[in-house]
Amino acid sequence: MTGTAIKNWQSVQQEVLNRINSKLWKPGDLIPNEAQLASEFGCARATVNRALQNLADTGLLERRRKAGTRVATHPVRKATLDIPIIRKEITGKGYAYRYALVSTETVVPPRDMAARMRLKPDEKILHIVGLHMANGEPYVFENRWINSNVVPAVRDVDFSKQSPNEWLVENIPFTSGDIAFSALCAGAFEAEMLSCKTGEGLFVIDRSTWKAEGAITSVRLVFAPGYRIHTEI
Amino acid sequence: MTGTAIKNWQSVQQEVLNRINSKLWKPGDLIPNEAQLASEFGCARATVNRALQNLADTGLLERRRKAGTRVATHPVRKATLDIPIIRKEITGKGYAYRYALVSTETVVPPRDMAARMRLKPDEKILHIVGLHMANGEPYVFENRWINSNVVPAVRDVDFSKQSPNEWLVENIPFTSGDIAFSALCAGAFEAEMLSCKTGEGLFVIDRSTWKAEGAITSVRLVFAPGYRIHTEI
DNA sequence: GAGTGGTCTAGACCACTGT
DNA sequence: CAGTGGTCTAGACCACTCC
Repeated sequence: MTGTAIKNWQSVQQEVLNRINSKLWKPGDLIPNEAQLASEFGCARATVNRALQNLADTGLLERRRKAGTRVATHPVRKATLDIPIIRKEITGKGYAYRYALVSTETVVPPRDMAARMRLKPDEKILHIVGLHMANGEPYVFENRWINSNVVPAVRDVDFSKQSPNEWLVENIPFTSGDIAFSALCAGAFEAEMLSCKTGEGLFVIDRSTWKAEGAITSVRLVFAPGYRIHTEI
Repeated sequence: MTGTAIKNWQSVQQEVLNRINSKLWKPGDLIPNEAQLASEFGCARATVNRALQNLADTGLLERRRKAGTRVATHPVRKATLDIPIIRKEITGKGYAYRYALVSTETVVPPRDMAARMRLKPDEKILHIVGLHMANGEPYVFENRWINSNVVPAVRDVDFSKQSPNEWLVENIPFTSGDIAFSALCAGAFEAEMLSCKTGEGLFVIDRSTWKAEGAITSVRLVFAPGYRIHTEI
């Protein structure tokens, strides 16, 4: 009755999904162990492992050694967002990209930012404000702090030619970090920068990235009204 | 000089990361193939494969058969968001959870919603409006449409006792869908529902889920001011 | 202690794709 | 066509954790 043979990890995954959807395996149920499923499906245990691990990654199964594999009772769905560099995002939509540097200075940041980046007292770092534009319209406003003591090379960069977003991505390869998404209501400042009305709802991304030596950069991106970030699950 | 032995896929991944960070392998570079790395590291090719595949999943490497593996020039960073059910999110923060049903009715939805859910003309579906509260304060406002023709069981549920969010998660197990994040400025309606001022920036999640037979549900969640969604990368 | 998932190995074949 | 990643296999050992 199964119709298609079960030979690869994708079909194992599909069969497991079917059993969950048909409520043969209900939320909270313990499912057979890998060895049993492997012999049932006629494949190697590693193949079953690959499939179940993938489902556990998406939050649909919960696995623990010795305890076995259960169907998640309250699935925490995991959505994966793509965060491209801004120029790519804009040109990818078919718009002309332009970056406008608003200001750049080396100063002592506000106390909350200094704390978040764990700076020494009165430590001066680079502050860069700029605007990314799509077809000449403001697209996102970038307010960035870069720890020029951790990344000295940044002092020699001409940010009127290349956005800090892009320079960092290309020159400070891999870093851990965190991202937060939130919303903001346009005040006079945001309205002027983004050429919109005050009182518009604006989408905001705050991001910080880190190296062993300390915080590299912390940035707030404020998007023009109507911006959406979208993904499939 | 490597200090630690390279025996498992995590250490292979770490070594690859080190080589990228130290610019031994620069963005755009072709790196040695799996067989070469395996013999260099003294492990099996499958182990190298696991490590490189993981890095490709996070967007740091680009892999193509025959073409080989390259360090991504413009890494599209992938952030994974956890989307818990709302009750869990609230109780997980240590707040008391309460759900208040505002209204429920079976009606013909507005045209844009009917189109998004691909309904037949004049098809009536279930519309449920409710409010999730944390410690008695409005937390998120839920405006949901459920295709009661695809999910007939929903007609017998008492949504004053259980939120549709939770009922769907537990009873309509796995579905594909899409999710979008955006921002909204509180108007009079949102301000009243969420007990906030008009003109506050509100975080919005729109989600639709699908089954083979058609759209199951489409929901807009409007969060109280100050809501952030956070993840590490 | 024992059962389960997590991982490694060595070898094999397949699928895709650049040349 | 040939080189590369993608995957499967059978077997093995290990790590964790429930009882």
